[in-house]
Amino acid sequence: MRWSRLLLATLRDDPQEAEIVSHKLMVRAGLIRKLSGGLYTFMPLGLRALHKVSNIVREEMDRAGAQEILMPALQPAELWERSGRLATMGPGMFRLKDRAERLMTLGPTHEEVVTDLLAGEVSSYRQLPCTVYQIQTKFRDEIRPRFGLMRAKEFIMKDAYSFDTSLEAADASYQAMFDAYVRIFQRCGLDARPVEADTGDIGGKWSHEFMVLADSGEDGIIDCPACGYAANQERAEHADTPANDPECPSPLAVDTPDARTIDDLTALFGCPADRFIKTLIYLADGKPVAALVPGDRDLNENKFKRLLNAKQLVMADDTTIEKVTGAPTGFSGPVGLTIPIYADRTLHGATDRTTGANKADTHLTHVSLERDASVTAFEDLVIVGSGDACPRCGKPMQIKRGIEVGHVFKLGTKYTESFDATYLNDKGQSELMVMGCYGIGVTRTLQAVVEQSHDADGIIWPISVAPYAVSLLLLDPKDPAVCAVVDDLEQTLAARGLDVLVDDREERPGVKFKDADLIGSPIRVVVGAKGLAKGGVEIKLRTSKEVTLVPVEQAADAIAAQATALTEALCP
RNA sequence: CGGAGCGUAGCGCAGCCUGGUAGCGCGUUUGGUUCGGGACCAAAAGGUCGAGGGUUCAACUCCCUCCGCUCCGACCA
Repeated sequence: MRWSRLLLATLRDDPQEAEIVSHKLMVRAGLIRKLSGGLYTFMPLGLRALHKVSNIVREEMDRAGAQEILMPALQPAELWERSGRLATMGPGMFRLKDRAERLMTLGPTHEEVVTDLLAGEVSSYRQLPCTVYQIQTKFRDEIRPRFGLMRAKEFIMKDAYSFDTSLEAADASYQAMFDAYVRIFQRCGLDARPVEADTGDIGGKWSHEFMVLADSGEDGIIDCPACGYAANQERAEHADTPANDPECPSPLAVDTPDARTIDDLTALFGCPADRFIKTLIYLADGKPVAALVPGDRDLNENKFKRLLNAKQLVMADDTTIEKVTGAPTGFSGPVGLTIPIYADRTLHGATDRTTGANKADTHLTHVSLERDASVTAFEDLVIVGSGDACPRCGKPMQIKRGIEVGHVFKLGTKYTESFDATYLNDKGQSELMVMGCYGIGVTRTLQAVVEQSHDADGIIWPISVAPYAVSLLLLDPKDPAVCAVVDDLEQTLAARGLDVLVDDREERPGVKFKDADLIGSPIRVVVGAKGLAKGGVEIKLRTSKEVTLVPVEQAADAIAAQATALTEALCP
């Protein structure tokens, strides 16, 4: 391809719309253009890179035995009523009505459609296992789209769904997808790592997210350097590390007018936040329960909900709190409470703490939790942070940021029950299929590559996803001898299957060098009168400062050899 | 949805407080000088100043309403 014919304009300035480096670079390098918030057009260069990612995904899905299908993005809302997700995912879905006033949705994901499909197609155990996938545009009415392709209203996702005859067989399908994901991200040149994850609204029992470490990531990842345990902060656990507090005298009521928050109390008592116990009153499916966490910690509502096995968990309103504790909000405490009380593990053995007294404007000091209150259970309740003990090995863990590029779930029979997706086993009995689902944010993955691979000058594409493997700079477009070398090289390289972008513009060399760095082709080849006079063309890798001068007749071989080496370095 | 900010040429911005009919840089076009890391000189094209309404002799500027965008928060595969 000749740059002079490409619809490609690079920008010198960072776009005002962009916040993170990958977004800035993708706009500056002419890969994407914004239509409106969370909606982007892929320009020729960006689309080429996107196709490369899609093809890697497709190859690895096929290799793992999954079959490609394509389901409609437009779906009847009725399907979502059957699974109950019209309510739970409700506001996040785009809805519209057809002319018959039938409620439709633009699919944010396809569990419903695919389960309904397979329920009809599969009738015998002989047809199982079966994994299908698609690469398709998804729609989510994001509350706040941001970071370009990272969180968009419309995005491309690869979603796969496995159907099996048993939990064990489903585990094998899950593992096959997990392994395919490892390969996919490796081939994209991404440093992505699997972490244990929460299942969210999709439901199900177990899941892993594939995270690309990046400071701009929207998710917190808890990581244990000692043993390798890694989990999304939403789910991360911590070890039982009982407090080692000394004995203390009996509880003492203290006047604390208007001191409702931990900040108020630390100011009033002049001691650190962890000496207080926060008592949070929740309604779990309508029934009041209390959660106790150290004053400097936050409750992880996901974990609490899972522990209680509750469908719905909300913070109690002021009226309920007053009814349950006998005191206004801000003065709740465990002592004397009759509702179930769950305390975080770190409060095991906690003594001499300060808590609300369940009486207006009053707190209790010298509270020894197990002596003075009846705690139902000590469990893992807090949002885990840096320094907490690893649940596997007990060593301190770290917190990092990550971009979620893939997510694999074991769903069990959650959806097959809703859609009555059964098959006949070898004894002629009807059984529910066991499902798994597996997503990769294709557009997000592309941006994650840029986020992880760039420098001050621009993008550094791994060759596997580069729009063009080679940027061929024609420095003297008016010099017939130079042009002849470029024409020849372009053809030879194309014949060897390499994507070449020839910068044939009437620009000064400096402009071409800058743009070549910006758009980030892994191999840069410079052909100019000066270079030819010195004996050849110059080959340079985007990742290196080193320039190699190669005689014209050996150039194609040398370039192809570099391309092969770069490709092989990415192959698992 | 709550808080904050912004909307002026393709892109990045100034002008607005203190009303007088729009400017800078980049990019684009033409000519010239240049030519190995975003050149210089000269000329030129390009703007319903987000939209609607109001105040005024006069509105980019002041007031009201709406729309869009960005950031923080809540929310989220």
